Amino acid sequence: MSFQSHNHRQCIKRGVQHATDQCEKAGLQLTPIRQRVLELLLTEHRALGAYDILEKLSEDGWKSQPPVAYRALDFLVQHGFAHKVERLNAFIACTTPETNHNPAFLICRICEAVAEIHPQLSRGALGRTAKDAGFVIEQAVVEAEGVCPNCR
Amino acid sequence: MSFQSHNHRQCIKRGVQHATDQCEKAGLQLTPIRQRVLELLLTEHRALGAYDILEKLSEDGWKSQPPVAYRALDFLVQHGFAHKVERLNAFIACTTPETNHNPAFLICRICEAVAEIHPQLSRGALGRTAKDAGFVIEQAVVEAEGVCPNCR
DNA sequence: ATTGGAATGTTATAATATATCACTATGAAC
DNA sequence: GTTCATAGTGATATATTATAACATTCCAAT
Repeated sequence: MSFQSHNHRQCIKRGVQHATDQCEKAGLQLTPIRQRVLELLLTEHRALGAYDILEKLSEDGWKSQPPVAYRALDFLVQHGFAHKVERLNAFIACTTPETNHNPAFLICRICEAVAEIHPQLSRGALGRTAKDAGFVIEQAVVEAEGVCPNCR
Repeated sequence: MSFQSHNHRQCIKRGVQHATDQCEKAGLQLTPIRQRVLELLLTEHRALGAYDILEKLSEDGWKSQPPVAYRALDFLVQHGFAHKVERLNAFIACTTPETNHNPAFLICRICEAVAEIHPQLSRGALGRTAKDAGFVIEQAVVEAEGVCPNCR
């Protein structure tokens, strides 16, 4: 859980390693830009906007235009290495890439930290209501905003 | 449930009536623009972007600029007469204004219909996970995308 | 060597959202 | 009745987020 103090260097390392392995296995290209964007996302448990990413890329010497950031982010999201937080129009590295994915997010409105969690929603009230309505859920955005334990 | 066939005229009437009453009671001003925007939202069980609203307003003869739409929408959202669908960056009229509010949405990716539902999330897996983490949820965005019964 | 695909570079622009200041009307306080 | 404060609206400008479209590069397969 990203709210708790933890060895953060490990998060970054694990994230990159997992993406590297996954891409290797699936024949995907974790190109320098894609890897760099993933690293940038992994450096904080906070959601970054595409333009934040762009700015950081340009600090690295990449003088990139918006599509570059969006393409890299799309790639990462598409393959589960990152997620989009709709509430913030921003992106965050996946912190549980091993887990089967129906991520939900806890967003602290004070420190902006974001934690990825995995409640079993489909079995709960939402899934039941949808089923009763004859609605087939393909994807669910679940984002709770509030105050994290550290900011209380 | 907005997916089912129903007397839709009733939806509009009820929505406007409820807002009128509520505003009366609470000393809020349901001004012509605010009421018109609410009506526009109520005419479809679909989310409309602020600029869709603007366009429709201008068809009515209001030659309005973006802030006009956003202000009206903010008012409606703030007082629970409408909701923002984050996934779509768009707005939808509240269809259950009487109910206590923790709305969730079912969004059909085919016909774009949106249904507002009220699962008891806080009691479910999400609430439990948050509580265990020491996170206090103030507001939750829950938006499921999939296929509605009519489009299957 | 040529072709075809995937990634990136580049320019332009679309779509969504807000800051700011000016103006108007209304009603409360004096 | 005038003054004042407030809420709403009008209007201009600009910020923020996102994508379309086309050119270029690189590499692998034929």
